[in-house]
Amino acid sequence: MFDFDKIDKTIHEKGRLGIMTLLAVRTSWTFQDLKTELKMSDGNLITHLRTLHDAGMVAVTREILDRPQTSYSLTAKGRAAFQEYLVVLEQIITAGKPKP
Amino acid sequence: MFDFDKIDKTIHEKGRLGIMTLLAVRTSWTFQDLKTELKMSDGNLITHLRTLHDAGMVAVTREILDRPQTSYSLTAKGRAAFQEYLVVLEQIITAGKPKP
DNA sequence: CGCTAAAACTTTGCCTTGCAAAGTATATCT
DNA sequence: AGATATACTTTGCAAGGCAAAGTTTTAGCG
Repeated sequence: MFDFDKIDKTIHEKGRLGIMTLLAVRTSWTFQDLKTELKMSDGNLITHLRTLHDAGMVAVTREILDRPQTSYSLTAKGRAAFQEYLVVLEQIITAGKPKP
Repeated sequence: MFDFDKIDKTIHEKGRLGIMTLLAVRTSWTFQDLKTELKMSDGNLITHLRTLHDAGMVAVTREILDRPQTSYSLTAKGRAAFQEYLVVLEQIITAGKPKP
């Protein structure tokens, strides 16, 4: 009936879901902006980012401007995986909404 | 920008999300049906059900028919919590969908 | 050059959680 | 009584999240 198996655990975890959603909205985010938006500790955020990076979903861009500054964005794979994930969410919403 | 804090951890976990979704679709499910549908082990399923029950989201009905048979359904609180959860999912979908 | 400060990590350690496998209890049918 | 199915409980392990503190890298300033 539902493809719960399709739910990617890498994406589904609360913290990383936040990251993925933000990266889907805006193509590039700095570490600082993500941190502010998601209210995560440095260690927590970087760990999630690395998990996503290791999974091939997030690209890292190291730049040195005013200050050292690292940016993060979705890879093609990451974007595709997220879209897949959204499909399941849509199934859930369709199922969960009260019917008339 | 997003209410990620609103994501109820009790519901968000993969296994329990499955249970909640099924209970939202059909008002009552037996242990066996849930087990079959979600392909979970007894121990795993019962633990999640108890977690949801302890959180006041799921009601348990013990009946003895042909065989002993326990059924599960959403409480009002559970239904409300699930609807709240769906709100966040909708935000995520709206955000995540590719724009034209 | 040397100090300070900020960014971006890494490391540590704790604690929760999920999960499967095996065992127990209750009830039915023969 | 014995077999079988349901509905649990217990055990034990392994993975993962998280914060706090420490480390490295880079820039700005005197």
